Amino acid sequence: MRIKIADLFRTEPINTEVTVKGWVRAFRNNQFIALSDGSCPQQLQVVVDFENTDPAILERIKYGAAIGARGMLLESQGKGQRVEVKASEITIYGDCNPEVFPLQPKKQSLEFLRENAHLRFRTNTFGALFRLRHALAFAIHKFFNDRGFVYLHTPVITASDAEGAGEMFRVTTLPFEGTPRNEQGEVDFSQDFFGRATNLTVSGQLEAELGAMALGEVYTFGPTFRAENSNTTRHLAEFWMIEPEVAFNDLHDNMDLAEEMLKYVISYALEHCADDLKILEDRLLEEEKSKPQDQRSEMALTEKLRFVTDNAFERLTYTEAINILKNSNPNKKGKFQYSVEGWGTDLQSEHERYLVEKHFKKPVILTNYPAAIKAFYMRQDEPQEGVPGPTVSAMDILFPGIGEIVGGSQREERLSRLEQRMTEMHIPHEELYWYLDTRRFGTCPHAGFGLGFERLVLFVSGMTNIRDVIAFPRFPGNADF
RNA sequence: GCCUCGUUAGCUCAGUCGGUUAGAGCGGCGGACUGUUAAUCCGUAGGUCCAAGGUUCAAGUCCUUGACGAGGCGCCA
Repeated sequence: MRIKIADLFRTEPINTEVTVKGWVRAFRNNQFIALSDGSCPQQLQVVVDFENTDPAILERIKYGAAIGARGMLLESQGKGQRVEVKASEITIYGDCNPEVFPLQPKKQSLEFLRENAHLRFRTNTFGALFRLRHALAFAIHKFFNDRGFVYLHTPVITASDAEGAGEMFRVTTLPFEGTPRNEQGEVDFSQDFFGRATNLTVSGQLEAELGAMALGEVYTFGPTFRAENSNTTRHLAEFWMIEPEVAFNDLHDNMDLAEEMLKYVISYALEHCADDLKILEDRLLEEEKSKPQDQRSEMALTEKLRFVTDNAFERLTYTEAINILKNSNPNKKGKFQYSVEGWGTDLQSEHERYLVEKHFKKPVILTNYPAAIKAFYMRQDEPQEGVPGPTVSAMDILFPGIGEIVGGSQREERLSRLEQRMTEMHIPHEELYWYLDTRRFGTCPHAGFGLGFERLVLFVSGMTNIRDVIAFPRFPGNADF
């Protein structure tokens, strides 16, 4: 019966016989195996009596090989570890030929590991990262479960293409050769699997709203697909999104919920993943050594995370943000690539970064954006003095280094206002009859948001490319593994 | 999609003004050592210089086109 290395370190008393199984991370001095089984970032030192071990076995203890070891757990004679296993028996499960195994017992670049994503789990960095990713996912479920939310599974395949959240991937079983056509020469989707054109979901929000209108508090946590030709360190074609939706919440409740959730899951990671975070913090420190002084982060990773959990997010309206940006030094000196034109246009990412990283130096929640640059379902605000045009009860949470991590709003619950907005934005009413029904039958104020899970992992892990925080990233031109 | 930079040994990279024999560290392999911690020491092998075309007496080096990668921008979570 094998014991996991994490449990062994935690519970197993000295001078007991144990069996451990894992992968060789180093074999030093023909004598010391550093063994990892993925249960924790620490490796177990297995000591081999090389003078009394079959040379044919010794020969096969190579970096990457899968082995088992049985022996006494003893206090370590060496310095680097508290305990070690003195092996009386070594079993080789899987050989690993170092001449062809792509990984090497040395620092490897993230780019190289990305091209070998099937093997990168075996590195310290990605081991830590995927344990952290798991803990964050678990913490999200725990947060919502503890507050009485219902986890709602919204469909991955959807017929609605009216959400306007981005380009969609078509789902079809129609043949490419001899595709059925109607009299107008268009593809005849009535002959397709679902009898109509379908796509992969870009958001579960509209369906989540239906659930919230009866269950009160729901959230989704599932894969989301965007066929945008986005080539950045913050975008994926397939990513995981969390979308809570709460009946009777207004914009402020919504902000409170989002801020509380972010702080909760980050605290959870700090508490439960200290060792893994240490590995990621050290990695980041090492990476930043090669950068010029002024591009290095001011805080170490865990310090930065604590700063986020310990301080209130800055909340301000879009209109206030525009005023700050207009009067900012970089804008006056023409340092922005896009100067701040005035009220009504969307903020460029350099503007968001200035607010978050230079001006406030903490997470920022921007609210009440111009209606013209936001989605149709956001609640229309009453006109306000000093605000030049119509706004909606939207909120975006901006994080340093990541940009937008949350986008949400109070929803437009008034049928006539919603219909009027849909007409203005040329969104067909018939197709979304089921959505409009929520406003016809027992409508109520409600609010929700979308959290990009990989962006959260990116922030908490200190990684810099979103393709490194999901096991098998999908992006334009790449669907490997 | 646009902009910038890059592609040289298994990995990370150097390669001067275009000049004859393309280098280093790590990794691999062989050996030594045997309480190591990225072990150490000695030795050794390893190259379609991304591809195609062009300029030139001569191209890793210059030019053109393409592929791929990284970063930035746009779209957004």
